[in-house]
Amino acid sequence: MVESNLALDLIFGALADATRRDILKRVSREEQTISELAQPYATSLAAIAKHVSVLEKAGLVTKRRNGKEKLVRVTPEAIEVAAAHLSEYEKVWGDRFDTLEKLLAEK
Amino acid sequence: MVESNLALDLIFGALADATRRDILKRVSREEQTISELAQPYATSLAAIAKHVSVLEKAGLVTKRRNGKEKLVRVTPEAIEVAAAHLSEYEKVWGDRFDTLEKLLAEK
DNA sequence: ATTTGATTCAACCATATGGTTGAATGATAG
DNA sequence: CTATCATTCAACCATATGGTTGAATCAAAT
Repeated sequence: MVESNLALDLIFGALADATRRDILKRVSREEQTISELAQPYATSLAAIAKHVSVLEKAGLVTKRRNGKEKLVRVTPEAIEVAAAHLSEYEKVWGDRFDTLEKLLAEK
Repeated sequence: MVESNLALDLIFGALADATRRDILKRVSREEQTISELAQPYATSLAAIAKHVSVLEKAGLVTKRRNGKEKLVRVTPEAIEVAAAHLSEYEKVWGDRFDTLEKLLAEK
């Protein structure tokens, strides 16, 4: 019996798309409107709004109204849930953080 | 311009399914054959073999032949790539590990 | 060499996903 | 109140995904 854990389905599903990861990276730096977010991409505004909606349903971002626009910002908690989950698949705990540090140092 | 990063598409895409996460958890404990992996689920062997194949293409597991069967095992490196990537979305570094520890303690 | 067991492949089906366009809604500015 | 800007909704299309079954492959055992 597999416990579905819809939350993780949605979180990882949302992260499985490059455009959405890009949006997430951008809103993790600062709040952005939907229109601002849509700017750099060669797709319709509606398509980007859908991507934001997917991120929102996964709990990775939240939206708040500001006048006629809506500001999108990251929700670090949801990302931490995903990060914590990944640790379940790793046998050696010490190694994990070593490698993580190494990978981050490379950037 | 969004750099596609196929590797992450595949990794997060693979993790977006509860059955695959379950398989990954099981092989992270010890190597398992495809048939062993298929046992607990109410689906066909072929369906599970496909899931394993998705995990394999994402680099999350590897297969090695052992006589007439194939043993599946986890590839911690790929999981670390995903974990490292998640950190990019988090502004507050200190918080991250605090919350991670807290979440793990709860299990 | 044949049979048996384990895995893979191929064809197919239903639903999900990511994209489009055009119309509808919300909120501010004239 | 109406025009305008920002976002959302609805209908639609093409392709991807997860599942099925039956045939094909690969490796051991008889």
